[in-house]
Amino acid sequence: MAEMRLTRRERERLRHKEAILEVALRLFSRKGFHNVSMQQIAEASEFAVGTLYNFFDSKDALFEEMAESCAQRIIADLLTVLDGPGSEREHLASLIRLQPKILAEHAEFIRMYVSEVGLREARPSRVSASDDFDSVLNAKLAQLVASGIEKGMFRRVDPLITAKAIVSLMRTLGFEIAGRFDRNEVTEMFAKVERLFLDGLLLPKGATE
Amino acid sequence: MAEMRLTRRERERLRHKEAILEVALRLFSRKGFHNVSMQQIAEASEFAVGTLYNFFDSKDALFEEMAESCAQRIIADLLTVLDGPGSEREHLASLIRLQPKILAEHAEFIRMYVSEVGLREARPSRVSASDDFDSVLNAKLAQLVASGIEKGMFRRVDPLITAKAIVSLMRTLGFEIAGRFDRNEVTEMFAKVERLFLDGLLLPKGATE
DNA sequence: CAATAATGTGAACCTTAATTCATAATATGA
DNA sequence: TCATATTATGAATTAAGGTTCACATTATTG
Repeated sequence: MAEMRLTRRERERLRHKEAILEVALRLFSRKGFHNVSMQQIAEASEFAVGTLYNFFDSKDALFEEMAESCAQRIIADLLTVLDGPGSEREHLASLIRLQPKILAEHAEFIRMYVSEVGLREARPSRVSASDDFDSVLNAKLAQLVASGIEKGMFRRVDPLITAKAIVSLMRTLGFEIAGRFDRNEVTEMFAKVERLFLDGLLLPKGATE
Repeated sequence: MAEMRLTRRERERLRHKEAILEVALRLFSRKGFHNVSMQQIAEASEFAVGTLYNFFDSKDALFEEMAESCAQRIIADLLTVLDGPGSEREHLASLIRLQPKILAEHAEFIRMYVSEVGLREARPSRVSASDDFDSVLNAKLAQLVASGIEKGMFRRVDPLITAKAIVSLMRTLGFEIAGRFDRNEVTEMFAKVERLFLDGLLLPKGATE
């Protein structure tokens, strides 16, 4: 689609841009959009402030592009699992088991995304792409649950609500965990989530009070 | 504990302060902490900027106090239900059914709280009181679930994870709903949540694939 | 009502941070 | 190597908004 051979210069430029995005991600994640200055990004990435504006029109644009690229990577991960082979139940289980990996790789972004891109009015920019994130995932998951219900595999719950329950829990946990990186602990935690959602909360009929 | 009779002046002053907090809540909710200026709060509350500083040491302090007072009101609502009479199952159901009321009354605060008080480093203030919010609720709920399990009423899931699942879902839904105030729609939605959590997701053993 | 105290006011001050731009450094290629 | 194009630089500019304070207004009291 694009030119095949990039000139040395173009490749360098791309590397620089990605280095800046990397740094920006780290800083925004830790401090939030408003608490990171262009100065700080410049220092941390070892470029001058002016150079940043050589790559991005504004601080907003920089943020936007960073969020976009991160969201794409995460969505790709999720879809790989959801579109793979297996029953609805297996898909659901795989999705939950995928969380530790996603958190390990994208924890910083997820934290920032949740706290920064919370719905607000008066913010025409910075909403565009990265809010496909949830809608894509929710839609896929709801589809999955609906399909499982049709096949008599799941109870007749509301698919969309169920999807949201799962997504929101994963997000909340990710939020809390992000930072302390004990992979085992994380895995353990999501095993419990799996048990919760797949086995259900109440005892089967007959044992109730 | 405090003086019983407040003088006319003191009462006026209190009313003014509360009026300011009210306005601040509305603005912060809509735009977020950083996107609301003291000027704007002053205009909207029909006081002068200087007057605000007569009531609050700083913008941070103003925010803090507002969050505190809101959180207290919500927690009170929740505890009323959780500490009332009834079985674990009934408590859980009541809690979920309470959500539409809470959303109707506190939607603005909840929105703002979620998007603004997301965990960030480098923010020594503005965390103190309003994050009891979750821990109080989570603890109570986990206790409830644990107790239900002990009595053989619930499956042996992890109480804390379950509590977090419920809290995070309620919050997510609240987040989405806040704004469009169709009480019926909201009630309907939480009925589905109740079904999801109380009836479980999977069919009882035997019907699985 | 005059004196005093409590409140309210908003222009001015000051810090912070986004953005610009004239200039320097570096790469390209003839 | 020299002329030209590209990229990097960071001091200077500008805007925004938090905070202060000398003064005005209103209430209380003797």
